[in-house]
Amino acid sequence: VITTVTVGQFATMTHLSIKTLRYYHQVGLLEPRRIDPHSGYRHYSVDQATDAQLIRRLRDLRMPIADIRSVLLAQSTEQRQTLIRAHLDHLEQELEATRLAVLSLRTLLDSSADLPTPVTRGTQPAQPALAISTHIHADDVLDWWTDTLQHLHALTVSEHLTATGPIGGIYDEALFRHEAGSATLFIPVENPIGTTDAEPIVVPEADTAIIIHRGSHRDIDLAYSRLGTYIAHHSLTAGPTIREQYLRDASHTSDERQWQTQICWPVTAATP
Amino acid sequence: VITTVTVGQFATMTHLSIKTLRYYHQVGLLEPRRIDPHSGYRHYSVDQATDAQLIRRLRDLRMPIADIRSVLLAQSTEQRQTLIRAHLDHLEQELEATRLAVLSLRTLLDSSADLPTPVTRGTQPAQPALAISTHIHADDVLDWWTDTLQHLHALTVSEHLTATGPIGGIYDEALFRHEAGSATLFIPVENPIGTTDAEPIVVPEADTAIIIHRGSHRDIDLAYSRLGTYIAHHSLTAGPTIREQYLRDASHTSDERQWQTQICWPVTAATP
DNA sequence: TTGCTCCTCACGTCACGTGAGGTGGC
DNA sequence: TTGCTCCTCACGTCACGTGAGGTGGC
Repeated sequence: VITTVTVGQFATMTHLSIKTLRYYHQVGLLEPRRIDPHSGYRHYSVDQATDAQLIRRLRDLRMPIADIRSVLLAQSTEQRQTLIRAHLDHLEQELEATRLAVLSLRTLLDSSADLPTPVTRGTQPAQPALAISTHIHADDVLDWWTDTLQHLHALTVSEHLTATGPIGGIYDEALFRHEAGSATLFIPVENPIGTTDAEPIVVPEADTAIIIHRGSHRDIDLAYSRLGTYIAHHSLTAGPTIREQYLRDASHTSDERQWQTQICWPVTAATP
Repeated sequence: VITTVTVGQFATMTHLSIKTLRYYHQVGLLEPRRIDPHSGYRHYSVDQATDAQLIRRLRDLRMPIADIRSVLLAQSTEQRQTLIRAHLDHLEQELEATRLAVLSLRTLLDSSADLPTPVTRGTQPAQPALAISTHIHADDVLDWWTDTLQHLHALTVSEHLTATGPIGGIYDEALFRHEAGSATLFIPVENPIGTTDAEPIVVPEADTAIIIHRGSHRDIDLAYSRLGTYIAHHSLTAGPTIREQYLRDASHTSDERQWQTQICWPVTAATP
């Protein structure tokens, strides 16, 4: 015979509320051992307390229900450990993101004293280049950018490329407006030859408004705002893709504050 | 004349999506400077980019919309700084809670090798005591407990009380079942005299099942589970309030692993 | 028998994202 | 005129909490 207890008793034992236990039953995370077919009463086996204890701790660590389900269903201790470790790594990344967000807030609050960066105008000539493109969600763009930039720098060395300028990027406005869109990173070269992951393109000529952003890419909205303000003040019409050029990046220095990014927003004079 | 831009342009400038901007308008966090009465089109002043920048950074730090509204409406820089600092403190506390949750998970995963703590039976005699009571939410109980326990220890000294036993607690089962209920902490003394915040009570006699929990209060569900299991195995009926006695607590050692808490769950033999 | 426990809906929360279906502006 | 931008609903998400209204069990 299995020893079972009522929801109330099980709630007191596990410090999970009755409402929470009902929810875990509903989503199939922790199902009572037996349900009285007449009254609908839930009966939990006392052995289920160990599952409840693990669930409570993983929820305290904000692990999603679906992931906890995987942990409970894990076949081996190693598999279980792997899933848990993956979540702990995820927490570390969250923590690092928070640390950087605090820095970004500080930067903003301190920047009021800074001289505003000037905006200029210029025509970017057409450029042949070797490019890596993707359709991506805005949340993932920073990670993709970091990885791909490094990859392109490595490619320059391994393929003996002679770059005719700094590595650049092309971003669809939809990326900012709708949180998803296409992104491209490219090395300008004389005669691009496609590789497994990079393809030859020609970056078209464009008349642009230009600004240089100094610092982390997390703060790049500051420069975008200034550029947009310039464009609005001069009654220009902004184009649907934006270019960036990485004048100083991770390949030059690990101190993000010294990074320099040139942002070029294509514009056309508005019809009067 | 104010220079305004469309939502799309403003989204690209601030890196906030159009959907997000519409939501911020709806909840009154960031209202467009002008709305075309005919088309309903939103027009943002370029100056509003600074508010958008602050909002984006505070949201990255998970500050609730309502709190961000307060920051934006702050009258002075000092007031604004105070609100922001309060949130950063809150983040620190969250971080500490996460750190402790990781420890608690480790404790659980390592505890499988431990000898299970034995459960005993005993009658607790009636005790006069000086008590502090409150109706509280389960989420706040750990903080309240820490503060009040310290307060009672201080009271013992300042009022020259001769305690007839360790400080104890009485908890309504509703606290665990429904996430809210009454909690009491008490010092057993011969002739309790009420103070501003403490009142005399008599802890009633009770027949109880008893376990000693060693370690942090975060892990006390482990002991509760064992007690509940014992009660179920012996077909006992559990009472609606649970007592705890703090045999070793923060006043003895700051190393939580050395804390000892005796948990007494009132029981009556079930009618056959 | 009383009152306590337990049950099932339905709805609310928070900060948006996802369509559907339709209109304005160049 | 076309197609692109913008609009407003209505609904979904996630992990529960909050009642309302009703029944089972000792």
